[in-house]
Amino acid sequence: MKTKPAASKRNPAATREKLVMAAVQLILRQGFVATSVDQICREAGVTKGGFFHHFENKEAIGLAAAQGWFDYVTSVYTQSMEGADPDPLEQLHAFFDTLDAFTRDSDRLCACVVGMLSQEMALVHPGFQSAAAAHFTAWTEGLEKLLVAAKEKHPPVIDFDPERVAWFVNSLWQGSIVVAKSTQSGPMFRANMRMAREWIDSFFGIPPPQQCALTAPAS
Amino acid sequence: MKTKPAASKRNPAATREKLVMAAVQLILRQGFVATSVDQICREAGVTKGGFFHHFENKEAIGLAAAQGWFDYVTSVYTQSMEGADPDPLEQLHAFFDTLDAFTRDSDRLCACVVGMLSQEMALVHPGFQSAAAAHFTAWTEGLEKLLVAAKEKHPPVIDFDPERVAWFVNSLWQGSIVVAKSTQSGPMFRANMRMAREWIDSFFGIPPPQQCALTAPAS
DNA sequence: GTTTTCATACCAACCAGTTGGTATTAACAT
DNA sequence: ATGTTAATACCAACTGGTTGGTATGAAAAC
Repeated sequence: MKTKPAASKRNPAATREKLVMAAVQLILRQGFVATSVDQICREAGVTKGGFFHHFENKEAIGLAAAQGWFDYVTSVYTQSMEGADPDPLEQLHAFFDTLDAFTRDSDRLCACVVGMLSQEMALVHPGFQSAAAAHFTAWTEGLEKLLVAAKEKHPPVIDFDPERVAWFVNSLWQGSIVVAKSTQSGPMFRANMRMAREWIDSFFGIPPPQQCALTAPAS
Repeated sequence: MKTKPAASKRNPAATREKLVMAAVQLILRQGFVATSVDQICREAGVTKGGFFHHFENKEAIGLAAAQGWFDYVTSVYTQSMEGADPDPLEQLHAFFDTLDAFTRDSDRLCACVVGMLSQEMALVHPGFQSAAAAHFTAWTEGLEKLLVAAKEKHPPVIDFDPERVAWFVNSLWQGSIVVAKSTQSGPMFRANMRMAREWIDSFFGIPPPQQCALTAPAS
């Protein structure tokens, strides 16, 4: 029991997290550049002095928001997979199912903090560029490991490079976000993911279901 | 000879275009929100008064930049295809080849004005949302027509919905931009496009080349 | 009593947009 | 050709408000 002063007047860790969570929400909605420090403070119920006590500058909370979002998304995926079948191919399917469910939840925006920061900042600011690259790489490595394990357990009928396919899937994911944002088409997002899933299945000789994503009506 | 005062002191059409081109370049590099009107004016060699004579507000030049970029990209693709083989499947290949060549040209950034505006503005500003959606839709319809024509000429061995595949390809394109921006990986971008190309080829029973994108070393 | 955590008040730089004006041009009359 | 007029194209200077960031101080925690 070393933690929790709980209901004390000050709680620096909680204040910091409130700021990060506010930043994440604002960045998801309107992007990083359009989000002002004042706005983050207002949303979090913290004054500017408090903000700059916890974060050296605006860049710092941007990076913290990216990290927070990465941790959140990663935990959602790992949770959805660790409960499921130990078969790596089934875990891969669980991953796609989670992505699918994500877009059906209207509370959660079809957006990604890491993608946003990559798009807005990568070409202008090396710190954001390498941070976004690191997050993308970590996500890709997670997918890659699943694909490697799936290859070991299920001999593929078509050979493929797991790393390359993992980058493909993550690129498709990010791009579907970008396109769905303006077309406001959740069904298109989900169809994209289902096509990718059935594409990967085909490597293992798994035939598409009768309701194939390539031809079936939208859902 | 109705046109061209040429070297006169005033040239409203040229001034407007200078502003749009400056906006496009700045948006590609640093995004729309981070680009100030002053910056656009400086880059174009036009004063603020001149700017607001041609554009009602900042939104107006954002939309004009999106339109200008759309026209530019579309013309690059149509040019690359109208010179090529009339076979729609070959034209589709020419499309992928153009995309590939695009990323090898270091002068041209790996970025898209429409994707940028969709990412930054779609959730906050209806005008940008519908403009980006219109451009994405137009690009997708172009691809869809090629796929429909290819299906008519070459009976596919796997049936597919051309519209859905077109959205898939364009989403992958946008996402590859987002990811490549931070990972700075042109080869990954090109591998993604080659995998999509061979995926589509497989619908028509065309086997992957010996240097298959799924396994071959990067280029 | 020192350090941490936060609040208040403030700053220079920059933001989109406006002002009031001038120079250029096209249309037309002479 | 030339003078007149009206509209267009452009400019320098400015406005109110916002930006990221700071200086100072006070209350809480150790």
